[in-house]
Amino acid sequence: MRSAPEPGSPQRIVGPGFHARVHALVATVPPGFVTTYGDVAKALGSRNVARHVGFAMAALPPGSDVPWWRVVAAGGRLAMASALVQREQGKRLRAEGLVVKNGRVVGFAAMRFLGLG
DNA sequence: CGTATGACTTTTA
DNA sequence: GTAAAAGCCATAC
Repeated sequence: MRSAPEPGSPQRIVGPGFHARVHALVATVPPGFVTTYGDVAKALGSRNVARHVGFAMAALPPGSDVPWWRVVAAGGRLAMASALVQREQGKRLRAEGLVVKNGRVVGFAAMRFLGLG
């Protein structure tokens, strides 16, 4: 549990940084579900910050509690990360019961996590 | 404080 | 179906 934010805060900001909010939102994605950078960015206020969502993911340390693999690009496609990361992500997604084919999540729309906004 | 960068999205051709 | 360009904004140096 995070400390209760002040009622005057516009949103539940867990940290002073932008990354903290991204990590918090990604951490709210339940297993078996995925979300997109744009959705997270939109939930943060603007869709244009989608790049920063990925930036925040890249800044995630190994062993982080943030399920970065549940975050995919628009259309359920894997992000432009290193091919190694893409493969790792697809592997992890499959472990969650999802189906990744040709760098895309099959039935992505049906398992896309709604609740960020 | 200014410059450079980047795991994106969307539109247009 | 693919290709290219513009938009946008936080973090790092």
